[in-house]
This record gives sequence, C-alpha cells and structure tokens, in this order.
Amino acid sequence: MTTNMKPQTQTQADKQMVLLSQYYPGIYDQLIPEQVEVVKPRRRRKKIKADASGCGFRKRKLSDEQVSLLEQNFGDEHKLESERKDRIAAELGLDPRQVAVWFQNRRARWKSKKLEEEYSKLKTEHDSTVLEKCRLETEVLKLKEQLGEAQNGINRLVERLDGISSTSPSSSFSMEAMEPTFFDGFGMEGLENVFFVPENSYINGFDWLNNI
DNA sequence: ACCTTATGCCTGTTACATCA
DNA sequence: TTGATGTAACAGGCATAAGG
Repeated sequence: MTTNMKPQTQTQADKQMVLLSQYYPGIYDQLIPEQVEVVKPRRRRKKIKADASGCGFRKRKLSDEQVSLLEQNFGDEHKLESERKDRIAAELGLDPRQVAVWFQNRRARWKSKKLEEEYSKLKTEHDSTVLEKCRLETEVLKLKEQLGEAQNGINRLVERLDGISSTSPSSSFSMEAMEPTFFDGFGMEGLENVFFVPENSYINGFDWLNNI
C-alpha cells in the first residue's frame, strides 16, 4: 500500500491540513490540495521558509509550561483517551491533534530510552558473567595443577610402598592409612572426603582426572 | 460473515529550531 | 557557517470496533 492512499486517510489528511491552515494562516494553505489525488507516491513535505515579513514561520516549539503539563499527564498515564486529550488540549490552548502527536512522540522516546536502559543493564550483566567465567576457568586450571601434583605425590608414595611390600607381604595400603594432613602439602585442605577412591583401585584411580 | 469507515497507535521519516 | 541533536509533525501500515 505504498502507491494507493486509502480514501479515509486522504480525507483525514485533508481535514488536518484545513485545521492547520486555520491555526497557521498563510503557512499550510498552500499545502491543501485542490483535488484529491487517487494515486500518490509517498508524499514529501514542502520546506517552509520564512519570508521577509516573518510570515510563513510556523510556530513549532511548545512552551515550557505546556511541556511541563504534558509531561505531568504523561507521567500519570502513557495512553491518551479522547476525553483526556480534549481536556488537555483545551487547558493548554493546543489542537487535540497536537496533544495526540506529542503523546505519540513521547511514547516513542520513552520506549527508546527504556530499550537503551535495558541494553545497558544486560551488557553490564553479560560483562560480569564473562569476568566470572574467566575467574572460574583460572580456578579450574589451578585446581587441575594441584591435583596433578597430588597424583605425583601419591605415585611416589605407592612406588615406595611397593618397594616395601615386596620385602614384607603382609603390608597393605589404603587411603585411610594416610595421615589426615596428607593433602595439606598440596594446598587441598578439606578435600580428603571429596575424593573417594576404592582401596583396591588406588593405582589407576586418578585416570578420571584426564577427563576434566 | 463480510465490507466499509472511523479511530488510535506504532514505526520511520522529514523539516525546523537550537546550540556548540 | 555548519554539523549534530532534539523534537513537532507527518506518512503509511496495522488493529480494532461499530454499523450497514
């Protein structure tokens, strides 16, 4: 529907133009089409420049007082019912259409700002999550390193115990046999109960470490 | 049920005002 | 003077309700 204008839209546009021409005589008059065009490309507004007398300079900026009251009403409710629109328009000496346009633009600005804030919030959350992920990855690497050292220590002990057991058949080895402070040397205090390894599989019990 | 009309909202655009 | 920015006004599309 880019080339055919709806009849009702045309009528509305004309009505608006007539209305505006009443509010700003000499400015919009020239824009009122003499005949209704059925087929039209997207209309471009004509540039309106001030002439020597200053006429043709359309009033655009709303006063601070008008904006203040509009903001106050917008704060109460973003939507605008017909009655409220008329009331505000009468109160501010504006055309209801102007009030409707102001609310539309204000909603658009509000939405845009809200999206910006949401983006900012999500970005902050994302950044801190990435930071936390890096921290955790570093911690995992450190723990892997510590576990590797622990495994080496155990292997050395096992080798020593194997040497002893070959001369003394009755001796055996189990995790319980370790001193409670065994892990302390590897900075793994409190992990004794975390890593359960069956007694009879202690030699290959750390294979799972490779899968971390 | 379907079509027309009116109305309101949304998104994107245009043009003017203002300021650095 | 000029480019950037803010904003009033607009265009066109869509949704919905009311009436014929």
